[in-house]
Amino acid sequence: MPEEPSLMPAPASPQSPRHSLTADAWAEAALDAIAANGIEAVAVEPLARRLGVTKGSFYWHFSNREALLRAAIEHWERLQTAAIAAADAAGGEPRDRLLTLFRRLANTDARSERLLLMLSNSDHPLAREAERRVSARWRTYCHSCYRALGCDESEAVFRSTFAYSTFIGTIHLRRDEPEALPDEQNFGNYLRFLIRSLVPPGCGSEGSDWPPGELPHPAAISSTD
Amino acid sequence: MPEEPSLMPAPASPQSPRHSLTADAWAEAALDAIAANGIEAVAVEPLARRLGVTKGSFYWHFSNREALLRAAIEHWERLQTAAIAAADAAGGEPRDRLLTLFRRLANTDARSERLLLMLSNSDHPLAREAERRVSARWRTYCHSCYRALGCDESEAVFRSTFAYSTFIGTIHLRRDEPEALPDEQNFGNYLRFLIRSLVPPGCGSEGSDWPPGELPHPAAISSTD
DNA sequence: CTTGCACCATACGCAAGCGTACGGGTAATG
DNA sequence: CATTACCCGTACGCTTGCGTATGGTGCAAG
Repeated sequence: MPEEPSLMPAPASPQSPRHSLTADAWAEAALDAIAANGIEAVAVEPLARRLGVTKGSFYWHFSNREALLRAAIEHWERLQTAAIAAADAAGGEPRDRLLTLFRRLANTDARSERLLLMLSNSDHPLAREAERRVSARWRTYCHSCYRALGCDESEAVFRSTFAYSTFIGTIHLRRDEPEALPDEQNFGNYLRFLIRSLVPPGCGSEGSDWPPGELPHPAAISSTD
Repeated sequence: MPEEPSLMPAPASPQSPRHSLTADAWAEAALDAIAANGIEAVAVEPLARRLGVTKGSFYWHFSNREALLRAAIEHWERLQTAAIAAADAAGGEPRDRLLTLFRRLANTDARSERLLLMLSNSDHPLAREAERRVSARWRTYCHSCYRALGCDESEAVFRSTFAYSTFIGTIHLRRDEPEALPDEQNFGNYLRFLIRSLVPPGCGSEGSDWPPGELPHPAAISSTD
């Protein structure tokens, strides 16, 4: 009963579409179910029906439902950690680095946003711990940006908490009340307004005509999920 | 089978602690369960065990589980609507009226915040509709405040959306990562920082030494829940 | 060809929870 | 005292989902 064969030699070529379901396929399906209907929607028999197999397949790849949840949550955390590391390694101006967080609002797919909300709203210990770690990494990221902008310690704490709260609330609104947010034509203006409010000129800046009218290069965060 | 005897003559005096459970007691217990473990925790038999009775009691007061959920959600929406109406009727300066929203962050009990998050994170149609109405009322409240401060239409939309997103994200953080928020001694400073950021002096204000060092009268919103 | 393994189907027991049928008890009322 | 309405307990069937036991099939190696 291989619990986590994610580093197996990958049996030659599973070119045949039938048979040979992998554990990662189950984890992906579990993440889809979480994004769609929450963490308690990860049920073995419905997932098996959705994958066109039966429970016999599942209990070959995983010891029980908890193992599937663990694999899916760890997979999600790896993706999020990679996204933060990519944003951190991208370097650039502190203002541009802060833009990276909020450009996720315009570029991240709905599944990733729903996953973040569903996992944080779960009472599962592993999900909560993973979400807390990811959240802490994002807030540390913001904190270092504000420190690099010249904020003192307490102001950096305030501003990073403020920025992350706005981020969470915005994806919350985007999921539950999308009509409350500006539409696609005005969302860029709204993002610029957010940045102007969250990174005011008084915080280590020089001019007040910031940010520029054009948002910088909306690529380089394609690996958010 | 009285579905909603909330306006009954209240059988004389149910002074005896035993027997005579009312439908409102079931609805209150349902709200407790929602605040604790989400909307799917509203299960008939566990709730009956918690109330010291059996299912026979429940199915006398309610036709089914759905009716209990409906009663609980409608009860919650009435409470929230009353809170908004109270804040709206309190009048005062537009800045003070905006403060009313964010003073909820410091004064609202944890159950109300958890209820808002649990209901919004539910996939139940009635819960989502109720949460959307309550959210729309709060955002309209913010919108009118910003208009009264002199903002034009688009800026008022941006600022009210921004303010409500921050509100949602903050109670989200307060529930899942309370250690990320300033502690009780510094939370007042954090609230003042939020207000200073959400209502900048450039938006129909006169001076820049606002808000004052003391938050105004933290009463008058005792009926939030 | 047959042996073994990887992968899956089938069938079963078990628990939780919804809804129903029905019976019993208590208190007010005439 | 008898009746009635109100309130609740008990017992049952049904469904869903978890976990297990066991048998079956295809493929690759020997």
